[in-house]
Parts: sequence; structure tokens; C-alpha cells
Amino acid sequence: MKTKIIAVVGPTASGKTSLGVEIARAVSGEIISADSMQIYKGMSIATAAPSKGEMQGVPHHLVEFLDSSELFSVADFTRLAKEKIAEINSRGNVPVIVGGTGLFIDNLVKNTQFTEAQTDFALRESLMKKSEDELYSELCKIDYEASLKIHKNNKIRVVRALELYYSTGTTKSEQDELSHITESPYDALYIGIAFKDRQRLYDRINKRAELMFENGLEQEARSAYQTAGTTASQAIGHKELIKYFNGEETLEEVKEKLKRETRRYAKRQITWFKRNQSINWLYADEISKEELASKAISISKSFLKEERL
RNA sequence: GCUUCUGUAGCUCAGUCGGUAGAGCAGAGGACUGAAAAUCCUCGUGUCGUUGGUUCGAUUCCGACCGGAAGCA
Repeated sequence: MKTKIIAVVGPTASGKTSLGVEIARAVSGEIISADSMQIYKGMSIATAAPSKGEMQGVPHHLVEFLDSSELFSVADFTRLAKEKIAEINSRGNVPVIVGGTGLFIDNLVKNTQFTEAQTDFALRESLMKKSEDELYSELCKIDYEASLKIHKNNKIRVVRALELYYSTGTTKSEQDELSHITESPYDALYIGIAFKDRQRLYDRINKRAELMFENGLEQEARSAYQTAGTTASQAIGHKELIKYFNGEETLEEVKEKLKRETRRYAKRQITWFKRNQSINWLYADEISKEELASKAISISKSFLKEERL
């Protein structure tokens, strides 16, 4: 019998947080956040992390627990999330995964097995010094299959594939195959929030960005960016403001950039989730918030009742 | 009112010594297994302001008209 979990997905600013809470309240659930940035402390304005009030008493896991100087990866996420799922289960509650980081959610649900080997940052750094052409021809020799899938210019991916081979002795292609030999212990119900008219989503993003500034984004970024590690410093909302602090751009320019980057991010999220055929999409610009929640709850309840193998 | 400059993709502009046009930005589509809010790939037809004229042919030259900007009264 597989463990049933509910996953609430969708682009940024679509209303995942509140829908997740609604569902959790209805099915006695606990929320596991699957968000690569909300994990960090001291960035709650930029990451739109749920406030105590928004949580409405529902337990939230993997939110604002890590110092922003720490690095974090998919492997870390799946390991921690699995532990949380087990804990929540032992309390007789339902794990509700809520987040916009598709990579995290899908690998958790598919139960991807990552190798034990830790990232060798010194190796990564030395590889990054080489040119794209050099790295790519290296990859072609070592792992031809992977070289077909990774574009030459995508240096980060090429380097990752190489570093994987150099530090473990097996290629990325081999490991990708090994990563799914064990069947997933999870049976996931995907609920997605979407917009028929993308402009509606963009309007929400723009509005939320303005709100972030009103709520003190500038101050938050000012104190956070100095200590942020390479993962946390990628957060949209902080990295744009650095140019303003350095006097390179005006606040207005930064605001526009922040909105644009968030829109683009949302687009990438949409692309990611679109290919997942098992998502039950609900359209936030076609029905009211209440209707959307009640639909999601009824889908969730019947999913939990179903007898599955 | 007169003079000069200007009107080309959603925006900023280039260009065609006359053979119906192209950059940047914005935008769209896609990829994604340890940096993922990251990283990478692909995509440019638009009454060339309107209307007459010259011409085999005008967005390009000429005229008028309609916008916009600056200067002079």
C-alpha cells in the first residue's frame, strides 16, 4: 500500500499557499513546503513565505529553517521531505506538498535515488574555469548519451555531468537510470492552479511586487544579501536590489526588473508543470477562490478514500 | 502663423543610392536528476502615418494632409 500524498502546484503568485492550507484543514493535513527559497530564514518578504496568520494553525514544514549562508539541493530536499512524510503519517495526518519548485516535487514523488557522494565544490570550481567547448568535448567522450541531451552552452549542466563522473566513476546517464530502479512508495494527487488568461497572473505578480516594497523588501534585502550563500543569493527580489544599493540602477528600474524576472520565472514554472499529465488543473480566473478550494477539497477527499494497490 | 526635424514590430530605433525591411528590449514556445527563484535552447509580415504624383515598380523621390518635437515670431 502506497503512501498517499497531495501536491499543490502552480506558478508563483497563483495562490498555492492559501489553497494548501484550505486542503490541509479539510483533510487533517500538514504542509511540506517545496520551495527552494522559502527554506531560508530572513527572506520572508521576497519569498512570500506564509505568515503565522496565513498558516491558520496548520503545521508547516521545511519553511524558513535554514540559514541563508547554507547551500541546499534537490537531494537535500527529497531526503528531508521523506522524513517529514513519514512523521506526518505516523501522526495519522496527510502530507500536503505545496510549492513551486517543480524539480523538488517531481523527484520526491518519483522517489529519485540520488548518489551518496557529496558535491565536490573544488572540482566544480576548477571545471568552471574551462571553456564551454572544452567541457563539452570532454562530456562527449565520457558520456555521449548525456551530451545529446545537454546543450553545449549550458555550462552548469555540462559541468555537473562531468563532476558526477569524476567524483563517482559512473556517468550521469548511468546514474539517471539507477535512480529509478526502486518503485516510488508514494501515490500522489497533483492539484494545479492555472490561469486561462496569463495576463491575470501577471497582474497579480506585479501587484504583489509593489506590496513587497511596501512591506520593507528593501530593508530585508539590505541585511540579507551580505551573508547569503550561492543558493540564497539567487532569490528574485534580493539580487535585483543589489544594483540599487551599489548605485548602478534606480529603484524604479529595479522594481520593473523584479516584476519582469518574476513573470519569466512564472513562465518557466508553467512550462515545467505543463508536461505533467497527472495534474488536475483548476483555473483561478474562471471560478471564485471559494469554488476553487471546494473543488480541490472534494478531489482530495475522494482521492484519499480510494482503495489503491 | 512661419521654419526645421520627425512619424518603420508592443517599445526604442536602424535601413532600403527606388525592387515591399532588421536589431535591441518586451513577449511567446521549449528543455530540465545535487546551483532550479538557477541554467540553457528556439522564435521577428509589420496597412514602413494618410493620400495623390513621378516611375515598369515607392516604405524609399516630390506634393498635400494628419500626428509629434524644437526654434522663430
